[in-house]
Amino acid sequence: MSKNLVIVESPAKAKTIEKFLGKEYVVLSSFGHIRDLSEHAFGVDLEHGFKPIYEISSDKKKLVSELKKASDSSDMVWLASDEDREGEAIAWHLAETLKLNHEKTKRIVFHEITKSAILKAIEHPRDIDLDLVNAQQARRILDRIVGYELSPILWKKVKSSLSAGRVQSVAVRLIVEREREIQAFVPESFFKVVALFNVFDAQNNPVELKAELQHRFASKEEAKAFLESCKSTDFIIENIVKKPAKRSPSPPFTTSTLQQEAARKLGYSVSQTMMIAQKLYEAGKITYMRTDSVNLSDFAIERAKNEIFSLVGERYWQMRRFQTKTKGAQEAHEAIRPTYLDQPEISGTTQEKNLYALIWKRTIASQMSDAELEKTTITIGMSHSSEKFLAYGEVVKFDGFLKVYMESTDDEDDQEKATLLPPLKVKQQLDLNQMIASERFTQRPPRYSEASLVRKLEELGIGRPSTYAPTISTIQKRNYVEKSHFEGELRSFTVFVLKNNQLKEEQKTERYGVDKGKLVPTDIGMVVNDFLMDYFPNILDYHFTATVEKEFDDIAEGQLDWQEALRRFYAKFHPMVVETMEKSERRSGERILGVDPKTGKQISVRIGRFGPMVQLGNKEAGDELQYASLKKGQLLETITLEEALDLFKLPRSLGEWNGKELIVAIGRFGPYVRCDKTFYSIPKTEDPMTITMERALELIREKEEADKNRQIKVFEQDPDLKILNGRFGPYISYQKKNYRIAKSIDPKTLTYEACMEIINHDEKSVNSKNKKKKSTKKE
DNA sequence: CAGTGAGCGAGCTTCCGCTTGACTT
Repeated sequence: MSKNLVIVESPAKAKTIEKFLGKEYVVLSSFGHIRDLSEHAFGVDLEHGFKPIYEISSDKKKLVSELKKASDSSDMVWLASDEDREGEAIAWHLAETLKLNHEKTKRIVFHEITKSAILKAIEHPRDIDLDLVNAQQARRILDRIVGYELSPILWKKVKSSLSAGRVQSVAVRLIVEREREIQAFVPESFFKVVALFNVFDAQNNPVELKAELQHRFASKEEAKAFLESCKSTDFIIENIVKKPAKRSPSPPFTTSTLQQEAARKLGYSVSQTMMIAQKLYEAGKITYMRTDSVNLSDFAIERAKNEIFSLVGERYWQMRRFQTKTKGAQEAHEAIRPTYLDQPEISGTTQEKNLYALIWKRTIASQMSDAELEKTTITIGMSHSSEKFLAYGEVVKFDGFLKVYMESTDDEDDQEKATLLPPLKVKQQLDLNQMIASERFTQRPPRYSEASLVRKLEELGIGRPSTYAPTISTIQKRNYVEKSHFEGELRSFTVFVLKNNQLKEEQKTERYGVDKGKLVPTDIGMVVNDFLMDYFPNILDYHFTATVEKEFDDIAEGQLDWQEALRRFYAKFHPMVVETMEKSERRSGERILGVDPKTGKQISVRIGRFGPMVQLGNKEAGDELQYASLKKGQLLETITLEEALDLFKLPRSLGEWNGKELIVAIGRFGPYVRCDKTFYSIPKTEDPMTITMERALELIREKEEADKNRQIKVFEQDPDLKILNGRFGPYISYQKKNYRIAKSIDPKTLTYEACMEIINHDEKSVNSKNKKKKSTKKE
């Protein structure tokens, strides 16, 4: 058919390139890897030099036959996958699978998708780099060995269907260890003193000058004594120091930094960011979104310059080339940037617009000049004491890149923003408005968010841009970690206020420890982590990936034989697998908490068949056993005897009502009141332990009222059939199943017969869907 | 939708990195 076939990894890229090349070229995409180790077998022949057993994945069969057809009918095949380890392997797999003969196969690489770069690449073809391919095979096989030998140990020793791997197990470890740091953390209180002075701004309007005492007091008494001593003191400005400072823009986005900034500035989850970026990439609006490079092409740098010149002027422009410092970076692509830098905005959904604007700003800012600041520190002394108050100010002398973009930080601390200071002079006496000493507490370490976990993994060189989002979802799917919901707790703190020479003491309360959506380990996550740490500390070592990456680099350089590298690893690793399988005990996270004072029976907690539970009684002692599930938020590791005993107080009876018993308990969906077979939820804010009969009846009435309002129509013919109002609008409920009503139909007009028709019609299509669902739901 | 906490025990589960689909609520 055509003379030349070019194969790239991504279809969006194929489309663009095809435009640059003439009619002589057909450009197709491999959609990433076309084959892999067989999924259901071990996939590595351990007896024969770790020979990999490759299979074309089932969803790639059709594609491969199409590529085969195209390559057979071409005079020349150009393998143009990415220039990194994985890209080289993709090229090699293509050559092998399509049985390309050497004479009509060329390997090319280009770093930017421009006509000139591609034409230049075609002029400089090379052969497939087998050393680099072998480095990839070693990486792939090592990951398979680790994952497929460790996971079965967990099935046997902890629970079926669990998983372990070089990347996911370290991600879980980070979260488990952080949580334990948090549990061990004891906040210390101290007193921070702030003085507010009455001064005048440049326009002679009265304003406040805020200054903080350098010294912090450890005790209430000291703080109080200090304020007391300030009653009749004079405040004088002793010193004003101005220092120039500058701030430089951050490099353009990589996958990791984009995920972090989109989370901080736009509140997107890691996977959301990637989905939106994918859309932008496919629409040709941005460059490739899975990259670890901060490099911009010459083309982009030039366009950024033009854009900055025309938008804000030459003074704001400064060319910068950034160096990638990330461990193990492969830099097959550019940084993430807009394809066309002269478009600050695009059309699309709000999310797409926002993410694009973020990328545009970050890219442009990275080619802009430093911001020049002037930082001022004012030292305020007192007539009776050598303690000093300090006030900070900051003035932007030249905004530079700040005109366009300011990076956010993860600091949740409400750090005082330095601002513009009023005109002040040395030796000026200050008029104190009030002085406040408030009790503060040291902060526990923060829990990881999705984005901060990605940052940490990247810092450790663990995982790749294409795997950050999937890793986060894997460890949640395995139920090793989950998103937190901590309402926090109230604590009281002391505040002293000195005003008009009067010292007042107040008690205030604040909520602390609120955490929503942060990653926290589950019991199973902790048990699995501890097991792996006990038996495979080297795999869970934070430096394990970095160490093996060094070996992969040596293989890629031709300095090390890939089979030799695997042999060395396996010789150490496999015996540990065998020994652990034979000798280690089953793990359930069991802890014996003590004895129930009422019955004298032992109380213990562990992971049971249906999750974390508490057990009353000892099987060995022949006790009759009683069980209860742990509540959400309770951990095996931290639950106390008292809390465990409380769990046996449910279900409890509230007494009889209308001849039926009212039972309070906690189910899968939280606390409820049950009357006969009907359930009524108890709101989160109320305590099922103390709820009264009166309140329970109120809840029942409310629920019944709400149910009545939900009913749009009921039918005399059949009490099972109802038209109800739900979250997604009106629907038909019939024999505990729900059916959709087309939007064009007014639900009130539906007759009994019309409803049954909808149900029967739906039933047919649902049947075929369910079959599909079952097959995909295996994950 | 909301009990459960296996002395019968099949057959299955699982990794990391490349890439996009085709699904429903």
